[in-house]
Amino acid sequence: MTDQDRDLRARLVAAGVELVATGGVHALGLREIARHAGVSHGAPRRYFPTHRELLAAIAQQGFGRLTDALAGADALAAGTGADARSRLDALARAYLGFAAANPGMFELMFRHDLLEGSGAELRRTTVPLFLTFVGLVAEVHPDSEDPAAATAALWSNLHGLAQLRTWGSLRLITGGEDVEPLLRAALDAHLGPATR
Amino acid sequence: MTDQDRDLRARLVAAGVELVATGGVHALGLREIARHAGVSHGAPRRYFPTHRELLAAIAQQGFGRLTDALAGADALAAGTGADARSRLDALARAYLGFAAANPGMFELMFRHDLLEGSGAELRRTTVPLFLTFVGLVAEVHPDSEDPAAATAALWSNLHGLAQLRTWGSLRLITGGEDVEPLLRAALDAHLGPATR
DNA sequence: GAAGACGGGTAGACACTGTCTACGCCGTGC
DNA sequence: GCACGGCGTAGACAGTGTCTACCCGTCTTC
Repeated sequence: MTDQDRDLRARLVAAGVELVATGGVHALGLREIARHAGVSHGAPRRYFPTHRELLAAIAQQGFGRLTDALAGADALAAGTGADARSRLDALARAYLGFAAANPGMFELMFRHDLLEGSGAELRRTTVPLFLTFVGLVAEVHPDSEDPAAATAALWSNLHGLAQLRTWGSLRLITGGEDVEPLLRAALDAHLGPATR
Repeated sequence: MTDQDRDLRARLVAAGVELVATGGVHALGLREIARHAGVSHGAPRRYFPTHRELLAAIAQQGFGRLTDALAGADALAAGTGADARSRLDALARAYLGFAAANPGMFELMFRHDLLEGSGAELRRTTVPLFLTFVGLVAEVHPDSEDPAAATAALWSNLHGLAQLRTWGSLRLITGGEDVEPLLRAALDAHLGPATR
């Protein structure tokens, strides 16, 4: 099935995914997406009444891929009989890996000013994954009185690290390019030193 | 000295600061800033060759205010004889407080796509403050082998919390609006439980 | 089988943006 | 007294997102 066969809605989203991967958020103009999909600038309006709704559909694709990547990484770790701490390790690395591999898409996913409804609907799809996160954290901290808060704190740390790297603030502060030491520090802080 | 007296450069920056406070980043169009400063749309070009440079000057104001707020909070805490842990507590709260009180400015400051030179020059001004951060963290963790990494990890956590709140993801995940439990969790994780 | 309705894409207009360029004005220095 | 230079104005230009009129192929219905 070629691009020409699929309905325009899917083609537009696919064009957006491709454009954001190569040119970043800046390349996601409505007319540019339409051009890349081979239609006139008015065509998208049939499927996406506004530019923001088209961008939200593109970001939705990103959220899907992110949850897939995380679920895959966790399944892999769980398959080898890893404990909760190690599975969280794998999840964290998968999260940062996704952000590093798809910087444009990652930015779009969290640019609430570009997404219809601030993207709240989209982020809702990640809730189930977050809950498995909470379960793992509760396993690491059996006596925690609020594992959800602890998990949210850890997640926000991962997110901050992802941003820190994309800004190139790492070189500024630590002198190096690598997030690895920061990631280890964050995981150790939130989950205790790795068992090894 | 009224707005009319000051030179246009300062007036434009002041107009931008005001606009971003009331209307967010979206209100920072070049022509809108010029209108707000009472000049034609071509006037800013004399002082800022490009829109991004004007935005960078506005963001610079924001970085100045942030460092002032942080330095003030730290001086206050240090003045009462607080220990390093408590001073970091105050700094963290001041950071989140600034982000909450100036959401538009905070967003602008870290929107590298809007700032000339990605804003690297601007963030460089926060380095001294970061170093005092490092000193305090080293005081809390005397046996840490890389206090800079630990500090960067903590800072990225604070930044992630600030974003988490502005997106309204808190309600989605923890059910509440308050960052306080997440902040406590983050500080406890990175610095150990509060001494009290 | 002919005709009407309609979904879906085209194309132009509109107001707006940031940038570029030509022009005019006003104060200063020779 | 006058040329000059800094500074702001105003219009043009290409580009944007949105809106609207149109058009054309397909499908339904008599």
